[in-house]
Amino acid sequence: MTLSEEDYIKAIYHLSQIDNKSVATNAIAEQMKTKPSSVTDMVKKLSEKSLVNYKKYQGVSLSEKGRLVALSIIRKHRLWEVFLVDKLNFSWDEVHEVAEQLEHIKSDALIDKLDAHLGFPKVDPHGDPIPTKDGTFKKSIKKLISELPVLSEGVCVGVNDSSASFLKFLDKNKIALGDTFKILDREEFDGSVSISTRSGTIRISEQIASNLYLEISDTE
Amino acid sequence: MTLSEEDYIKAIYHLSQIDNKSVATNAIAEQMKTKPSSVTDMVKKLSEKSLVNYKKYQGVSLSEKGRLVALSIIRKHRLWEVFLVDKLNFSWDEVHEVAEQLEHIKSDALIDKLDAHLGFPKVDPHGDPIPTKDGTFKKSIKKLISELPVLSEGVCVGVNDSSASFLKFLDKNKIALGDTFKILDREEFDGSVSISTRSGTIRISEQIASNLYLEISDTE
DNA sequence: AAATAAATTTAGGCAAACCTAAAAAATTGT
DNA sequence: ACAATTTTTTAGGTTTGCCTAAATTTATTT
Ligand SMILES: [Mn+2]
Ligand SMILES: [Mn+2]
Ligand SMILES: [Mn+2]
Ligand SMILES: [Mn+2]
Repeated sequence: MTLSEEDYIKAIYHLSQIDNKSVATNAIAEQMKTKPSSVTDMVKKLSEKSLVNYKKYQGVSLSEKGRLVALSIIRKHRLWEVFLVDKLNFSWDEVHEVAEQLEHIKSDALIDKLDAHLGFPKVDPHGDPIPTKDGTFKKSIKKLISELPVLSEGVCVGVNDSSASFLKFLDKNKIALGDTFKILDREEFDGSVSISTRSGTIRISEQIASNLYLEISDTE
Repeated sequence: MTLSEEDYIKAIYHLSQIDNKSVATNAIAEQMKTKPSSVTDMVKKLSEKSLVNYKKYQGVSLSEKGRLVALSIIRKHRLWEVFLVDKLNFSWDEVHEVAEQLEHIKSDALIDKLDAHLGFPKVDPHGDPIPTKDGTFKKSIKKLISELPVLSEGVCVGVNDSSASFLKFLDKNKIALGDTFKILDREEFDGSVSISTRSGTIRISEQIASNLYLEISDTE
């Protein structure tokens, strides 16, 4: 598989996670920063290789084979992110671009040994689960703060938007994965939310709330 | 720079180290496992970019700019080799292929942090020196065993041939970098050499002797 | 149910990196 | 010196991944 094919497979995987429908050509083009006509070319090729199911004008979805390829690339991407943060002291907002390259290195032995070296991590620096070698992985039961009712309590386990600017914002406001939050109150007017943390109570905008995942520890 | 351009630059660098003449098209083709006509294409492109000096039919040599590019790729290659052996427990005969890929990852921060993580190593697992960031590096005064006179003594610091089969041979015969050897005797007939090691005296063929470097500690 | 708009595909091209076959230049042998 | 051989370059193609412009299909309005 070429680097480009791998990135397309990964893009299709991520887009199909959003809702469970087949993925539109334009959506892939936007994600991959190419033109729709280029996407059509590539989708045809992936279809020939049985990595995707494709019917003209009907959008595209990953085949089982394609899904396993996607998970293996995501596994590599996330393991490298752990390496960059844990071993090389990168901050979590700096790792994406480099991991985007490292995920394409071809060597099964490499990724197994890297996994061992890192102590078989279960999640990456952004709280996203790392698929196992055989392509299984547990989606945690996590919810966006914006989708949780008032008085919910839970551990912050992930981000929706992992852009450097958002991650830097979190650092500046002392919000980190692993912190326990309680939703105290939600403002009708603008959807902003008041949450209590170890270090006090803060108010976050709807935009922030819709980009932070909590793993809810039963509120009872 | 593309991956392919980088590999060409590296090949030209290595070939020009052998003797100090300009490098022949056919030699590059052999090294790169392509056809001479492809080499001509690429050399023209590198020449446009002022990375090599090239005149038709006259062979090619690296410009100063090209030399620095070569050294930066070699630096990355060798640092990754150290990482693979020291941190991921690869054996020294397994690392070349993966390092061949890793050397092309683009990120200055990555290579600086990797260097620090490894403790700023001076040589790679095959005893080859690691160029510094600014492209200087010390060629050690090392000589092939086949070129040294009888009774020379020194530390084994490098290999000429780093193919997996040769490295495996060394492991099997308990020859490792850092070992101290003394050349006891050389057979006129076949060039084979008798050397004393910590673990006793062994006889090595001319072919082996011409692939092992010693750093000679003055014999006086 | 048209008409309009949006999404998607097709057609035709381009650059990178390779190829084969043929031509040209350099080297070697006599 | 000049014929034969070797090396190198040129000419013309291929594949991959991208592009623009035009055609086609599907979706949305009116
Ligand atoms: Mn990628
Ligand atoms: Mn991540
Ligand atoms: Mn390489
Ligand atoms: Mn090496």
